[in-house]
Amino acid sequence: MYDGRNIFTFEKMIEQILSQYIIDAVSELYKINEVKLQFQKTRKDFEGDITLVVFPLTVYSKKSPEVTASEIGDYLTINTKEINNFNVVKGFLNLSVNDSCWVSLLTTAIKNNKFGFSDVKPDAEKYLVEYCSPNTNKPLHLGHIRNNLLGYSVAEILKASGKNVIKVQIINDRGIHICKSMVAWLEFANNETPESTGIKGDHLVGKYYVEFDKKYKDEVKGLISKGYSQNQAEKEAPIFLKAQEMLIKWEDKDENVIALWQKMNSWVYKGFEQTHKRLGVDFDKNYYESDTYLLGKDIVNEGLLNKVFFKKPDGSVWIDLSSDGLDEKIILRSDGTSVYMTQDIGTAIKRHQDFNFSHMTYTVGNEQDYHFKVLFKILEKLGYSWSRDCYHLSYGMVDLPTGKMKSREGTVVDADVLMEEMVVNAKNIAESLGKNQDLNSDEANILYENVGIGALKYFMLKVDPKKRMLFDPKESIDFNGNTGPFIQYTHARIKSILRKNKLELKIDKDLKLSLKEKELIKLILDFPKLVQESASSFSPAIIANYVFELVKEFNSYYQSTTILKADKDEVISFRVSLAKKTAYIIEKGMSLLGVSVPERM
RNA sequence: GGCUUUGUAGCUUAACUGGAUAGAGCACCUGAUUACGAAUCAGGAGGUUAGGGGUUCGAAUCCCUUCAGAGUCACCA
Repeated sequence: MYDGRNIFTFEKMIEQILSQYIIDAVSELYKINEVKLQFQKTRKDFEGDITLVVFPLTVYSKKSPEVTASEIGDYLTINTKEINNFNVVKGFLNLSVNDSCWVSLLTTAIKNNKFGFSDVKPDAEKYLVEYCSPNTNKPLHLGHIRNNLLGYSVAEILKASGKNVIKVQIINDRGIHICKSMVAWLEFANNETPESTGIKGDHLVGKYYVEFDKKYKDEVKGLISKGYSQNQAEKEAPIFLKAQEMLIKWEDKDENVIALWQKMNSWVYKGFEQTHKRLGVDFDKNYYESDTYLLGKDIVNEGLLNKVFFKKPDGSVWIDLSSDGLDEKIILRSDGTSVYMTQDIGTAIKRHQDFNFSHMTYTVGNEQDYHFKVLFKILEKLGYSWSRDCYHLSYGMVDLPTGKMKSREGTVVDADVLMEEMVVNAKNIAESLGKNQDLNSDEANILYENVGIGALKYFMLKVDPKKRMLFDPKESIDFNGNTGPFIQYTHARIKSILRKNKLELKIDKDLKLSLKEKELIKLILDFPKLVQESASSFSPAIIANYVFELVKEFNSYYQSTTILKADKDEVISFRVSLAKKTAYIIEKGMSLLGVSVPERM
């Protein structure tokens, strides 16, 4: 019946058993055969475990909700062994499931060392998850952190739900942005390298992107004072023209340009690699825009012949989507160089050729909602029916207390700097609490890394991805309450108990449960359902909030109940088992968020 | 301005997709450590779910409308 490997959840299983009984009851009482039953968890302030909403049944019973509920409740307590009690509040029938039923469910969960996780079968659906996808002209910032953490976590959750997952990113390694850094580096850098300066490669390249912008603004200002219009000045500033020329040379494969491009990109990749490593994210395959944009161009030419696209007199290529409620969108510039959309078309097609995926997720900020609507529509018009399997995981921007991050105002929060601050903070807090005296310095450093980065990850993932979020540095360094370290701490405490336990663990079937024990068991049994739920809604926040709730419940239990010093061995053994499974869920749940939980802290 | 999207306690947020008295954390106030780790726990105060209207047994959730914020409408990415 109940099999923990299965995604069968406790609720479903109780519901299934009950459904049958209730259908019997209803057909006997009210002479109906087909009913849709609506269950929900009983709210904490009422007695009971599972609740049947009876309002919809009153249509058949032709009696008040209260009477209908009581009649069904009576029937169930008499005819089932699982239900031993019930109460009725308005139209809600609250049913109590007996202790031995809970104990046996917990036992099957404990026996299953992959509880909550579905096996990935060889023929499982193939899910591509794209995330990160940086430009190579500057280092990663706070926005990328949200992106990376989300993408990684969603990928892990999908795996746990039984999908075959492939993590990919598209590296935007070509285009006008990188040309800007290159031009500025040639003009101002005096051959600076990461080695000669000791600056991390991505930061060095970013520095020249900023230099470009400075110079550009100066030039624009100068031209305007000479009588140019704003628009004219922006288009004719000498350094801007140089960047444009360089892009054309790049597309013409000019040797010097390509060599410089490769050199600077290689600095950036080294830098990214470090950042990714510290953030704990990885990829199964990288795509490079420089490889896919040509395919995009080919497809565009093909689409021109098939009249999906059209050419304007100046040579630029467009698609008219006004009949689909969208606008005209440019696909190729008049000078023939490609835009973002061009390569996105190419990349999507390449990926489908490579993997023949059944689903592809793009983890990209909601500022690009329109872009993806257009992209999917274009793919559809080009005849790729798998366009409907593409999904834009659109997440909200990260704001600072001061408002939006703006590079112009220097309010961009750098990823490397932020991670370092979090780790230092973890260290300071631990030291001021006088913790970890017995760890050597290597162990301590690993711990601070886990706590600091874990705090950051949890902070960003506990919010619904769709929502815009506020990153308050002050609040992020708070390690109490709904935070990563709070959860890690609970895990460490349980581990401490497990180290001290001497008994062999086994569970007595006839134990009497306390209210808190029953609550804990119920939460534990929820885990598989929540993994599925967060997978189907692409939301790590569901897991994060669930683990927090579990941890709160455990802490409350821990405070009120002696575990190792209970008077009977079988009680100790049960309580330790319960704590152990709680630790398991904490560890697995947090691993889905990319957060590791320490043995001690 | 058109389209998209968001609005829940002072702040950060949850609500099983239409269900019960809207649930937490932070901050604030009061208590708990000779028990397995106090980075903890127990309790208090804090809400017209932006405003108004509608749909129905029942609305934070669905529809209409007003207000406020954000995004987007580029030969940018």
